[in-house]
Amino acid sequence: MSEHRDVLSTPGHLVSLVARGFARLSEARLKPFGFGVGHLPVLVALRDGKAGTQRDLARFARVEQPPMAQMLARMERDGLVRRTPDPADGRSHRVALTEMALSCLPEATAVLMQGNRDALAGFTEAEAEQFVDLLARLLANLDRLAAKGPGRRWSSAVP
Amino acid sequence: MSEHRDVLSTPGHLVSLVARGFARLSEARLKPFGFGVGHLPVLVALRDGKAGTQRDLARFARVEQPPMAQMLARMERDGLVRRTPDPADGRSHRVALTEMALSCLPEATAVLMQGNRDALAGFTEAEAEQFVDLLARLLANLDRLAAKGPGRRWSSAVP
DNA sequence: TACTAATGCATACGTGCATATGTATCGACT
DNA sequence: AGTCGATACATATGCACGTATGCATTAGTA
Repeated sequence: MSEHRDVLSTPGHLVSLVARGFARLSEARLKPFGFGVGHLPVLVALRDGKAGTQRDLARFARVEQPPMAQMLARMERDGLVRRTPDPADGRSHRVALTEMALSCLPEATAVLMQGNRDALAGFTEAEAEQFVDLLARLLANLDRLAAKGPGRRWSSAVP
Repeated sequence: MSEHRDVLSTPGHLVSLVARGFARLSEARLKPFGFGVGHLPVLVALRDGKAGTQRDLARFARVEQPPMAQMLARMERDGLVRRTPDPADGRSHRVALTEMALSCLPEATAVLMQGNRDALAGFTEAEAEQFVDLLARLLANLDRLAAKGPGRRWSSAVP
C-alpha cells in the first residue's frame, strides 16, 4: 500500500525542501543585485503599478502586514524603495521604486528565469507545464483549506 | 512565447507559495500535539534511530547546525526531547525523544498524512505520484546546483 | 455633529532558516 | 607528551514569516 510512505516523503515535506533549495539558489544569484527573493513580489507589483500602499503590497505578495512593513523598511534602508506620506490618506504611505531598483529589475528577473530553467533541467516542456499546473491546483486547495479555519486573508483571487 | 511569463508564475515562486501554505496548514493541525512542522524530521530520525547527535540530526533534516541547535533547545524546553552528555565523546550530546513525544508521534504523523490528502484533493493517484516524482527530480537538480558553489553540505544521499 | 466601526501602520515577540565566528574536545602525528 | 587540524557545539546577527496588540485616521451612522 502506498499509504505506508514516511512523513518525510510526503508532498508537503518535499515541497518544503524544494522551496528552501530554490530560495537558496535564487538568493545567491540575486545577491549581486542587492535583491532578496522575498523582494520580488514587491518589486514586480510596484513596477507594474499593481499596488502602491503597504497593505496592497502585503496582499499582492500574500504575506501579512507586519512582515511586509519590516521588509519595506529594509528595502528603504537599502535604497530599493521610497516611502512618502499619502496626501489623500493620513494613515497611508505611497511606496515607489527607486531608479536603482527599477534599472536592476530586468536583469534580476532574467537571472531568476535562468535559475528556474537550471532547476528544471531534464524536464520536458510538458512536464514543466504540468508541474506548474499541479502547483496551482495545490495552491488553490491550500487556500480553500485555509479559508475554513481563520478568516480569509487574501481576496481569494489567485493570479 | 511561453518565455513571457511573469517571475511570479515561475515554478520557483509557486513552490514557495505552496510551501508556505502547506506549512501553515500543518502548523495549525500539529499545534494541539505541541509539535511544529520543523520538528518532524527530528522526531522521525530519533524514533527510527537514524540519528542520535545534533550534527546527525542537522544532516538528516538538511538544515545547518545552528538552526538545529536552536530547535533542539526549544524542543528540550518544551519537553519533546532530552539531551544527555555523550559518555564516549565530551563534545557531543545524545539526543532522545521523551515518552510524551513518542506517544504523540503516531497520531501527529497521521494528521500530517491526512493534511497531505486534503491538500491533494482532486489529484488522481497518477498525478500525485508524478508530482512527487517531479519534486524529487527538482530537488536533485537543486542539490546539484548547490554543490557547484559552496562546499557540499549533505551526504548527497536523498531518501 | 458626535460616536463607533473599519482601516492602515507600528511594535513586540516567537519561530525557522541562514552565515560568521568562537570554544572545547578529539584524533593523529611528530 | 605536545601540538595541530578536524569536529561538535554555542553564540551573535540578520532575514522572512506568523500572531497578538495598540494607535491614529478615516468613514459610516445615529
